[in-house]
Amino acid sequence: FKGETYNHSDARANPDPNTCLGVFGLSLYTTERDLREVFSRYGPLAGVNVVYDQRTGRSRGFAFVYFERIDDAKEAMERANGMELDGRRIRVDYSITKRPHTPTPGIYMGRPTHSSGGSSSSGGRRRDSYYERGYDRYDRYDEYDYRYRRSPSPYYSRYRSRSRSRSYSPRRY
DNA sequence: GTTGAGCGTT
Repeated sequence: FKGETYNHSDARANPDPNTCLGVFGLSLYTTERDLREVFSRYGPLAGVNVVYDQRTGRSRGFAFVYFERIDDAKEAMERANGMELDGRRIRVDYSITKRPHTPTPGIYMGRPTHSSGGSSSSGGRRRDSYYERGYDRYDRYDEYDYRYRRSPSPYYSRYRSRSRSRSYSPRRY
């Protein structure tokens, strides 16, 4: 028996085993290739993604590593968690999100209405292509995305008042 | 060379 308190309501605390690992606490100078070198020791990788800040273009200090097999991901998670990389203790966990937000198709994805009325049955098959692309696969992760995306980025707040910039500019010649 | 605790864009 363990005295641990398991909070099953917090998906961040208990991510389910997955081939996608989240790596956090990275040095800003750790690159995807560094991660590839480290994590490929535990098995073949399907991909590595360092998350970069869209404005500055620099690393946000975390990344996602994709394994091809769950067993390898499991081993990597256990062994690489807490390891020192580029001077930082990194934290490795199963990712709770899988991919960057999948764009919703923006079209009606319901069942092709079996309305047999028309004599001319125009393409009800078009929908299949979306499933082939796997858009439906990440549906259950959307709730996380929406929660994190709720707050509009505070970085644009400086555009709110244009007049404020006047107080700067000492204007030396 | 900004010090975390953070789950994602092309």
